[in-house]
Parts: sequence; structure tokens; C-alpha cells
Amino acid sequence: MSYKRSFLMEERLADNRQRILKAARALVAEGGFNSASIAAVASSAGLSAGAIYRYFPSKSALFVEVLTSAIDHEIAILQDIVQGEGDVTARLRACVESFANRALEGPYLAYAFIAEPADEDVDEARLLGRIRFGEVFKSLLVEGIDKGEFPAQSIDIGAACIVGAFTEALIRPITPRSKRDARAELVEGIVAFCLRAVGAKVS
Amino acid sequence: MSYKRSFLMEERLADNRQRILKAARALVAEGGFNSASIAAVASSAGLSAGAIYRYFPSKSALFVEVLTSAIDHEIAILQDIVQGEGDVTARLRACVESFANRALEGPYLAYAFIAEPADEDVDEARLLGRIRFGEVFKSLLVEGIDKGEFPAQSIDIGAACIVGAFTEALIRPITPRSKRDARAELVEGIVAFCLRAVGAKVS
DNA sequence: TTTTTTTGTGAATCGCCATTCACTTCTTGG
DNA sequence: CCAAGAAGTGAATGGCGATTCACAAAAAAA
Repeated sequence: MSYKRSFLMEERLADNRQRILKAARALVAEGGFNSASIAAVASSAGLSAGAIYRYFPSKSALFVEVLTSAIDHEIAILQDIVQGEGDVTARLRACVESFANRALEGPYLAYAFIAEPADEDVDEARLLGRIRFGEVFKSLLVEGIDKGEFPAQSIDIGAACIVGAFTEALIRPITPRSKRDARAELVEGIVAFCLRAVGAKVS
Repeated sequence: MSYKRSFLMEERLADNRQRILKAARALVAEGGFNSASIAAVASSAGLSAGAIYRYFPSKSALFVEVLTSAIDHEIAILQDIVQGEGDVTARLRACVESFANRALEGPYLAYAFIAEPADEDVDEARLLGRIRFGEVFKSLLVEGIDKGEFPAQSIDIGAACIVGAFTEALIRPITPRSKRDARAELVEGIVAFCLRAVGAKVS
């Protein structure tokens, strides 16, 4: 009597959902939120506009998920580095480098993470993401100070400043109309700035 | 034959224009771009919506002007400090303090300067503003390195990072839903971070 | 004062999308 | 194969707010 989704059906549905997310991510990545209308996402995912609403209650819910999962991924990478080996200075360096490099890959996506305005809900997710990035750096700062690698300093402010510093330095090249060469130099410059800022010994 | 505006008329028109700008600024300052619809600006300036278009060709033109003139003002203040007395370190400190303090006064306006997304045109103006802020810090960095107060370092990146650092540190408290106490501490923390970052001697 | 030009009004238009919905197409269970 | 339920479609709807426009009020010219 009652309808029961076959395994294959379940798969297909799940797959659709993924495809929607992926399409949305890709659109944001290459053109910012503006170019990511429901219609565009739908067609790019090979579905109709209406179908999107079988998977997500609203546009912002969709993009919150896009953002959040991208951030999750990013944070996981950073966490790995933080929990890794080496002195705190080296790990801080690695975090900044890693983040910066990835940001330089997908300009718009990073831009969207960081700066592009959108929905209230999406913005909230973004803010949360920043805070989470901040936490990662906070933990490094605490450890560094503990081990005497860094001088005493305000943890919260320092963490926010680090996030802000590389964020801003990235946004200029990230921002639409500009080439990005000298990537390595840029990243190195940012790293150096951050290390000096926290008072790391090896500059 | 041809119509010629009386002096009083000219005055009144100029005054209207100013009132529109002021209303727009005020609205942005207290509620961000969202709450600054043409209708709102108009009524707050004591005019009809249609009238706005006699003074500005479009909404974005209006807001570009709001933003630009606010930034001009800000830059002028910083320039003054830069051209002032004292060693470079002290002036850098003064710049960061000054900017941060003013940002903390009018949360939303600063937020709008820095982060709130809007029109393409407005964003462009914002980007330009950031670059201009960057210039100010660049000149300080150059001077500081020249005089041996700071170690050699990448000027452009350093300047961008400074702008980014205090910007981010300010945005969190600036962002709508959060109290802001401990203002002095925050500002001091940011200053300290920036000074360490440029390698200033007195920390 | 009458005429002409400019300024001001605010309701109607217009464009833009997200969201909905009546309908079609596919799945499932019999 | 058929009936019932689920998924998918895409044109219509609806809301929002910038922009326009036919008209009214005010100011200058005659």
C-alpha cells in the first residue's frame, strides 16, 4: 500500500540534493551570489526551479548550507594543521598559508565567505564562520603564549586581527576585476605580517 | 526668456541636496543599506520619492556619494595625523586609534564602509576607499622603514593587512547584535597588534 | 496677471526573482 | 497493466522597491 522509496530512488534523490549544492557552490564560486539565482542553480543542476524546493525550503537555506559546509571543510583542514606537529609558529604559518592559498584558488567563493553581502540568514552563517576561524587562531595563540613562543597578548583581538589581516590582503586580489600573480609573494607577505604581529621569534 | 534661478532658489536646492545626503547617511548609519530605501530617504529628507531623482540619477549614485564623502572625511583626518609630529610609531598608533574610535561611534556606518554588500557601483566605491586607506598606511610604513623605526617589509601587503586587521576586529562588535563595552581595551589591543606587526620597537 | 519653465508629488509602472501550484511524468505496490 | 502516491515541471503569482510619469504647485519672465 504505502509508497516506499526503493534504494535506487533514495540514491537518486540524495544525488540530486548533492548536485544542487554543488551547482550552487560552483555558481557562487564563479560569479558571486548575484549570479546564483534559483533558476540558474536549477538549470545547472539539471532540474527545474520548482524541484529545488523539494530539497530546500528556501533559497537562503540552500546557501546557508553551501556556506556552512564549505566553512566546515575549511575549518577541518585548519584543525588538522593545528593538531599537527612542529612548533606553534610553524603551524600558524601553515594555517595562514593554507587558507590563503585556497582562497586564491576560488576567488569568488572566498569572497562570498568573507565579504559579499546577502541574506540576513546567510550573513549570520558567515559571521559564525568567521568566529569559528577566529577560534582556530585563538587556540594557536593560547598554545604559543603558553609555550613561550609568543609574548603575552590579547587572544581574542589577536585572532580577529589575523583573520582580518589576511582576509583583507586577499580580498583586493580576490575582488572581481584584478589579476593575481605573485601569489607566492602575497602569501609570504601575509604570513610574515601575521608572525610579526603575534610576536613569533623567527621572522 | 530663459529661466534663471534666484539666489534663494539656488540655496534651497543646494540645501535639499544636502538634506538628502544627510538623511541617507543617517539611515545607513543606523540601519545599514537595507533600511535606506529611496522612499525612506525621501521622507526623512522631507521630500517625495520622485524628487530624489532631480538630485541624483539613481540610488547607487546617491549612495556612492554618501560613501565617498564619508571616506574623504575620514581620510582627511588620517592625513592630518600622518603629517603631524612625533615618531612614525606614535602616528601609526594615533591613526589606528582614531579610526577605530570613530568606527565604534557609528557602528553601522563603519560597517557599511567596510563590509556591507550592496550595488556593484557602491562596492566599487568601497573598494576604492579601502585602497585609499591603504595608501595612508603605506606612507607611514615607508617613512617608518626609512627612518629605521620599522624593519624592512612588504609595504603593500602590510598596509592592506593593517586595514584588514582593525577592520575585522571592529566588525565583530560593529555587527548588529552585539554590545560593545571595553572599547578602550579593544582599541588598545588592535593598536598593539598592528604595532607588533610592523615591527615597531616600543610595544 | 498671464505665460513659461522648473520643481515637487505620489500613484502607477517595471523589472526582478523567489516561491507556488495545477499539471505531467515517473515509481511503487498490487 | 492499473491505481495511488511521489517527484518534477515551468508558467503564473506575488512582493518588493527603484524608477517613471502625468499632473500640480511654485517661481521667473513678460
